[in-house]
Amino acid sequence: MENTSNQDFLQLEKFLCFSVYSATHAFNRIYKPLLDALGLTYPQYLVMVTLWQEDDQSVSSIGEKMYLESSTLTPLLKRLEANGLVMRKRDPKDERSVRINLTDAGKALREKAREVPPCILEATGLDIETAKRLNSDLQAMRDTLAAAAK
Amino acid sequence: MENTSNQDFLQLEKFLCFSVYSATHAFNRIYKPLLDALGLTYPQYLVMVTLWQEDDQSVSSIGEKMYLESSTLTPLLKRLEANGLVMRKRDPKDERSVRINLTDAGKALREKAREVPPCILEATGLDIETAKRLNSDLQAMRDTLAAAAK
DNA sequence: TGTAATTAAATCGTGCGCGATATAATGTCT
DNA sequence: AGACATTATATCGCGCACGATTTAATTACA
Repeated sequence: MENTSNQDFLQLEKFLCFSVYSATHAFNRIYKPLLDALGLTYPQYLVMVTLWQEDDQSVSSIGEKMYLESSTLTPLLKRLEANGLVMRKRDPKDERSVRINLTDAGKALREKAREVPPCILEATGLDIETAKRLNSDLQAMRDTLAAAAK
Repeated sequence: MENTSNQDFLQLEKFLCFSVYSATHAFNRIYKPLLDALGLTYPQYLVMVTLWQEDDQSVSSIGEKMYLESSTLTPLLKRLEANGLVMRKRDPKDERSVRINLTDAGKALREKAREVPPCILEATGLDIETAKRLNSDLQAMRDTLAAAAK
């Protein structure tokens, strides 16, 4: 019982941040084999999802939706371009901005990706209602944290 | 309404995995300034928490608790060693194994770290009950995912 | 006992993810 | 118009995180 003074806070399992952190990795491992078949990494897949939802976005628009910096997105988008899934082109209206557009291959990949979400939901073992509740609780917390970070 | 056929699945905000992914980053950003003061990164902090809870662990023991591979932990632990917080020593009973022990500085850091968890809880905007429920829901999901990944 | 299988870390290459900084284009203000 | 600030990407260095492989020690077992 040398750690009596720790019991109040020093337990990894009691850290909400750790549950989120380890759940992220668990998701990653589940996605890996499914996304390997599509030739995508997990963050690349999320970028593709935002583009399937709305094509022809700027780098910063994608960054806002995904909470990522250009220092993360620029190299990632160049890899997607190298793999023939997107095109990067300076906006003629504002040459500072880069527009990201899906190629035909990028659009086509969407059909293959349709099978992914149901597989994932099944792997979580959650019913749809619980998944929705967990999702909105996490979104609320994330937004509160983001606001606290200013 | 060109995307009618997508509405069923192609919305990033509806992806539970994305909420978890973005919440991880939000936590990271909140922790950053607090951990900078301790000279730790976020994963390093989590490793220190496991060591404060139980000293003298093997690399693989830490790996099991954190769901990390030796390829991640070995360099991380070497950085902690370089910063004078832990010692790495081959186990004389089994020379394959490396035992990780806290230095005096590593033990001392625990007192400074005591202020961190309350700051984080406050930043989440959650009351303790909600935080506990969210925590156990996430743990359950993570464990189900981990089992599905075999 | 000696060979094969297993185990524990370490190493390597790739891809995030970020803060700090750089570069170039646009906007502002006088 | 000219100087200055702002904005959008890009670049760089560092630290994860992982899969695949390697090395060394231990165990199994023929």
